[in-house]
Amino acid sequence: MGAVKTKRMPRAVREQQMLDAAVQIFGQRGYMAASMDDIAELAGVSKPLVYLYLNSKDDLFTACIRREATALLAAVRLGVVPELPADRQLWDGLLAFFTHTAGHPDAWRVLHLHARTHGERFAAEVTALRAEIVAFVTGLIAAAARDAHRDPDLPEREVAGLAEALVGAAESLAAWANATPGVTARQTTATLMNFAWAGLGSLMEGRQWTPPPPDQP
Amino acid sequence: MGAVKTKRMPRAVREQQMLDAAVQIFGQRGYMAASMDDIAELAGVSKPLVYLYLNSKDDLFTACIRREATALLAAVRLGVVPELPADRQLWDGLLAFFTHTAGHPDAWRVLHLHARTHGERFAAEVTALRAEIVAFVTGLIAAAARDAHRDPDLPEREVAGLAEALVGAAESLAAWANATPGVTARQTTATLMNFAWAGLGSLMEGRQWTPPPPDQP
Amino acid sequence: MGAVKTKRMPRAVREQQMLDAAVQIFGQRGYMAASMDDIAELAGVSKPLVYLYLNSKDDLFTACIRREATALLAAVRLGVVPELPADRQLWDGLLAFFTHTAGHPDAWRVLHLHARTHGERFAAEVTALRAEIVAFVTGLIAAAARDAHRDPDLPEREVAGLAEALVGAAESLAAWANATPGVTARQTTATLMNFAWAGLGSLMEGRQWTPPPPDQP
Amino acid sequence: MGAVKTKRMPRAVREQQMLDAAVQIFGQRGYMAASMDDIAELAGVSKPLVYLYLNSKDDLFTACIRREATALLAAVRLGVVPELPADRQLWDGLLAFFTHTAGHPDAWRVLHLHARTHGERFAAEVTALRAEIVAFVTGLIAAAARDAHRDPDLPEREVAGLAEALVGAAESLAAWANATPGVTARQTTATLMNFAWAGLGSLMEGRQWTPPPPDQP
DNA sequence: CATGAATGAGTGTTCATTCAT
DNA sequence: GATGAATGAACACTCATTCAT
Repeated sequence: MGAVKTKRMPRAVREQQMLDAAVQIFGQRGYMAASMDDIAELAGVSKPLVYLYLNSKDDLFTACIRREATALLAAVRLGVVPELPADRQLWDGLLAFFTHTAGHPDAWRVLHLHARTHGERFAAEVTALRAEIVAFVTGLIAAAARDAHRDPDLPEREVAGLAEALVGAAESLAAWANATPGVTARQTTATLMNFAWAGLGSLMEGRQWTPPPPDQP
Repeated sequence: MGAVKTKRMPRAVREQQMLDAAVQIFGQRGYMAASMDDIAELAGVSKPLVYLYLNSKDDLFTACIRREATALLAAVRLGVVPELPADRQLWDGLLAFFTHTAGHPDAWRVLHLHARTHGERFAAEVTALRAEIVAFVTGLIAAAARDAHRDPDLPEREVAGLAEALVGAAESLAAWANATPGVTARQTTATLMNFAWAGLGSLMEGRQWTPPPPDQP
Repeated sequence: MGAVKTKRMPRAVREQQMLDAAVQIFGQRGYMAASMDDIAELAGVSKPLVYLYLNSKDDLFTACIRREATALLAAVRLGVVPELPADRQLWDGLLAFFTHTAGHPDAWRVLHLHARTHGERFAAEVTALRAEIVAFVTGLIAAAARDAHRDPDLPEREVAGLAEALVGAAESLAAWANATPGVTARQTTATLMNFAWAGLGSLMEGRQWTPPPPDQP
Repeated sequence: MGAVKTKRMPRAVREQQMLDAAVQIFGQRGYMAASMDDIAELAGVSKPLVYLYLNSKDDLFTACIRREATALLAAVRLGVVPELPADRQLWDGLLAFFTHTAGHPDAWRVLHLHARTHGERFAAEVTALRAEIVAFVTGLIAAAARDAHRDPDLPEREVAGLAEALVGAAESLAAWANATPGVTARQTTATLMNFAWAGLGSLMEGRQWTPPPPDQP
């Protein structure tokens, strides 16, 4: 399945081939278990060339993360139309998200699983991506609250927690959907939308669940 | 900072020390990046002893997973009283879950992050744990639906998806809470309860979010 | 198949059990591949006891060699009656030899294969055994020559070479017979006796064979 | 004493250097006692290069056996002229054999001692070599019998036993000659030829030897 | 531009050997 | 007398990385 061995390609193209191979191997085996030999072979180039272009395993992994994070973010942004209502924006964003992760499972494994597992340097790259998505969702929740003329001072911390939970659920569902054959991105999106929106909506009509008091020893 | 070097301990005790060290190192570095040398050193024993008692890195990792999965499940079961109403059971279960993961962050990383990343053999161990939790949550959702005299035939597939989303959200929140200083287990539980319960509750009063039709090209 | 675990046996008996186990393991696996753990387990004792009685792997191996060399030599001596004619003595000696090696294949492997393969110290033990056997055979050949009133001054060096060849053939045949099912000691003895005594040349009417001159460059 | 450290040699050359070193170390120490570190050092290369070219200790040993078996067989074949009479062929073959084993004592130890001691996989390689030599000798014995117009139906089994004994004697003598200083290949050949062709019985006027009846208990 | 040749440093694993009880 | 507990030292093998060409 490796790239056809063609000679004399421009550097930019060769680099993309290497990144393609690297994402595939990293995604399937993880950072440590992936070997530069295998990546070079899959990319159809010699190992020294990989080092010439990408410097080190570390840098190669970073480049993978950056490329895939950028691509995922772009896909989500492209799917959303800011003029539409908040709920529609959320739907479109989630659909774009699940569609992209379903189309690039190795990339998603790199971002979701492996990048967070090997040192702060890599985790930080992903954290940035995640922060942007959480911010986007946070904005939508706040907007929705405003639209509903409800509780305009919903505490920030609470909103952050809700956004976090929503994004977390989305991430988990993406992995689950990739591992479960026969689940479409639309289905996954619908499940999460129902779960999230109905929940948030009822929140804004004032019904709320009251925790029991802590145990008194 | 490893265990104080005490000599001549009975096997059972030494084994627990080794597992403690292994969970810590595996949790922080991942399976591949963890070295048996480091684990042995942290446990305060020589490497051959680790092999004598735990056989191999593979078996050691499996033993970690099993011990921590069992402990987590026990903690959740201990926190729940089956006679109480479904919502209270869910609260108690989540609180026990977040309390345990907050108290054993490395163990949680092993189960949530690393065990799923290195071969089916390990993943299967965690899948069993997860399946039990999802089943528990699924039961609660169904029970709640019954209690509300609502929609007693809520489609199974839908319930499974919801449970999956809820558990996914919980897992993600556990990792997030561990990485975010100053968040208590109670707060995390409250956030997720609000998110989940209000959402599910409004579902059961029939309000539902309707997806837009697919794009027509 | 290990010895039954009986407690409190006199030292001499325990030692023999250990040597039995050691000969079996050494014979089947060779010196280096044999592990003290396996020997101790097969002997039904704890490892420290093996060290207490036999000191080291080296010494244990030496003890095996000595015991088996002594036993083999004793068997051959017991089979021979010095008053009988030389050819009958040779027959009886060979028969005793092949009978013993067939009955103790592991011991024979230790002596023939493994002892010569691991350092001069061990090889020397076997060389002593072999020297005794070669001397015995040399004596028989000389005696036979005398009995036949033939060539009484057959050069010593020549006799030594012949004895060496005969013993070498016997050693090889012992290994071959052990590895070939259905061959009895009597058959092996007969083959070698015919070969040695009659010779191939007798097939050709007793003509002696004369070597060609060396190549003249 | 190792090869002079020359850098950047073509692969084929390096491989031969490694095999040279491996034969030497394996021959002197045996398979298990030989360490890849020592072989690499003697070959004047780093250990990873040995693995890159020869894959594993197992494969390295196999490669040694194959190379040396092929070389020994080639030497014997080169020494024999099929048009000459059978006895002359045997002489030439034995001389070539002893000359080669004397010139490559480590190789002979690998083939004769170590290859037969470590697992069927290795033993099989040598068995093939041996089978070819035994077949060659068997053919010569049969041819000699035919030439002499004698006993043309000498039973096959008997011929096989004789050939086995002859080859066994040759193998043992090769080891003995290598361990005994001052013995030339010609002398060894002459001894064995006399032994085999004339036989000890010719000393005694061609009398055939008759085995005594088994003991009656 | 591209690569065959080469390695330092580390991995998991095993084994002969010894105490303390 | 006998053993469970423990280890120093080594081994086969791998990998990220770099020159010389």
